[in-house]
Amino acid sequence: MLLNSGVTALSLRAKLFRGLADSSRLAILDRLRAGPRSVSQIVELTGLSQSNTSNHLACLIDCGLIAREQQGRYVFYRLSDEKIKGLLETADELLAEVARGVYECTHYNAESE
Amino acid sequence: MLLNSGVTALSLRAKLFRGLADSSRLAILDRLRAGPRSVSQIVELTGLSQSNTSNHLACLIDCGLIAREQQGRYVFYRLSDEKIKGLLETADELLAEVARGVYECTHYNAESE
DNA sequence: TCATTGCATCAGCAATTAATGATATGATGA
DNA sequence: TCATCATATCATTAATTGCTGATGCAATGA
Repeated sequence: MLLNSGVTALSLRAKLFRGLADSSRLAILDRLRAGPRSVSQIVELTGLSQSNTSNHLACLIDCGLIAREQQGRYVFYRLSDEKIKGLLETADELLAEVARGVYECTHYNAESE
Repeated sequence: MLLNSGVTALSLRAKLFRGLADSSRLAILDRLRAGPRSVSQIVELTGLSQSNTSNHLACLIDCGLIAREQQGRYVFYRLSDEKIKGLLETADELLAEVARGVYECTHYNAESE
């Protein structure tokens, strides 16, 4: 952890990115790009379990990435801000550019080794 | 973890964001925005320990966010792509917009210093 | 009122991660 | 060659995280 100034701003940014640093949550966000979805819809679309989905949704709420709206006994989630799409798009562009380096980098083995 | 298709692309994105999901690494990246820096410079600028800095640099290399270049007995690191600045800027804009909600959300307690 | 549905939360675990101190490697100059 | 400096890596520990199954709770409709 850091001892210098600016810790708070960095923690905020880290918190934001932590919400994006999981493939399950990215899958959820990806579904929400098309519009609000209920929990059960997200469960069906992603294949995640119900409790796992709820946990990830709570995490995304916590990170400020999504918003919650109850309608009857359904709860609909949506992206909290349009800029999130831009963030994901920028990330994809970045990945496209570093892809060559990624393939050549021996350090970069997605999971194993 | 997910069972559906598109897992690989999501994992890549998650890996990228995981590199950004830590305040120490964000501090390092922030310093590198001004240009290449050696490890010892980064150590001094951030206040992180030497071994901790090296570990985070290895992580950032692994995520494809920075590049390495040895000069004599110094090793200089730099942002691997200009788009990383854009990603950080987009994140800050996003944080500025959700800041109000963040302040009001009791779930959102940033980690202590 | 009761059963059901949709969602949230809890406890527990396995796995991952950040940090530290110690040590190793590798380049440089005396 | 030897000593030193810059960086990388190792072993360990503590903390965090993702997942599961079970349970709780609120909204709905019979």
